[in-house]
Amino acid sequence: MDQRTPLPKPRRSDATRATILQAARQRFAMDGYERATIRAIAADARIDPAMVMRYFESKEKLFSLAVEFDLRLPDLTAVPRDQVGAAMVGHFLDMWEADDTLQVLLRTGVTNDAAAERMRSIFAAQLAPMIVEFTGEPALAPNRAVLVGSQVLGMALCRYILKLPPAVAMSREEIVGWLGPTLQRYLTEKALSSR
Amino acid sequence: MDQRTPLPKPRRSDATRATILQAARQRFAMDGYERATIRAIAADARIDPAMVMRYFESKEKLFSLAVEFDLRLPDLTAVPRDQVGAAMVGHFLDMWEADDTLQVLLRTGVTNDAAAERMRSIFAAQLAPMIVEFTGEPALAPNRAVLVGSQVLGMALCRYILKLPPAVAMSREEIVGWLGPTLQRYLTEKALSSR
DNA sequence: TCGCTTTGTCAACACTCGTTGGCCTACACT
DNA sequence: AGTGTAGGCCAACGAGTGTTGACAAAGCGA
Repeated sequence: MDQRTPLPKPRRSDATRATILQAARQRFAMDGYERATIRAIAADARIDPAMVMRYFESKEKLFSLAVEFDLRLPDLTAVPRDQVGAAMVGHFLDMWEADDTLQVLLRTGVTNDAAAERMRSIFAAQLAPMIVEFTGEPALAPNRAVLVGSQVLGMALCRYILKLPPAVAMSREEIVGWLGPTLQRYLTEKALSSR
Repeated sequence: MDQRTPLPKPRRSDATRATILQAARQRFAMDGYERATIRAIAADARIDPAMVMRYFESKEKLFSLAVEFDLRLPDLTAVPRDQVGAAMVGHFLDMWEADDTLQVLLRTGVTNDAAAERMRSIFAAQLAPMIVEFTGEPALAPNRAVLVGSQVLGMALCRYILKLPPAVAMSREEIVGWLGPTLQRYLTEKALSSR
């Protein structure tokens, strides 16, 4: 009989694997790619640095797993058309505060090319298609996606990364109140007000 | 009489000092703080790494000099009141493309605390006061500054750092056309449209 | 000319990094 | 009992880092 073990992967403890991945995400989120050392991640996970290498072959592989992300965008066709801007702001605020994967992406994306590529693919594969579905016009969707993303990323940068005091102090309602109309315009305005 | 020479002799060291500083700015702008090594900077300046230490005592001191920056904000009271938004967008685009100091700040500010503090001080000491002068109301100025900054930084992040293809492809006129009204509202709208 | 400061080079130190291989322990199965 | 194996720890390697001190030219005032 073919006792040949077809087992694709050596069985390893899923629990510690998850622990390491979580610790890695936190470190990457706080320190960025270079300063988040394998040793620090291992210490957080209360484990030997060599274990990190056993579970994930290299720091780079570990990083690419830690940075997997799904925006879980809402279905804009289901919200009143004059509230899509506010809905988007609210959704992104939730995303930023629920998880630290977005912090990882932003902290590392500015210096690490793999993370930057990941962000590019998120824009192209998640945000833009959703806008196509909402507006029905594929041509301008990439531009609208970038506009929306720029405002959302910029505010997240100021509030969660740079921690500019006024940005931190603003309430959720204030942010939605200010940014909502902006996104509303980026999402719905027909074309450039060429003036 | 004052035989004391008031003019310091132009030493040759001033030239190399400037060369080093320029090379440092470029490296910091491209690679961020950690990956921009003293050795790489010295190689760019065609000089020995030890020289960098002699001229600037440490990497940290060199960095804090490389990151000095003046936004050179325009006098908004001199432009037509319905064009302040577009004027600001144009000015920031000029700033981003003329120099790479802003790239240094953004690339390093997300992981290096000194750079983040510098950005905070730029907001508080340059942007906010200028908005106070424009609007005449000191209370909301910090909020307006953060809103303007978030949109401008976000677009710069997408265009110059992450290099999202649609953001790179957009023309200057398109960016001004889309972001101008946004900044216009952030700068002039009386208060939150509480709805 | 001699001396002294400046400008630069070279080699090395002490340290941290990612990564590797060897060894130990626990335990399931026969 | 013995054996195999997976999970984990330890010490070390090689490379790269910021930083330092000794030493060689080069300029310049006397």
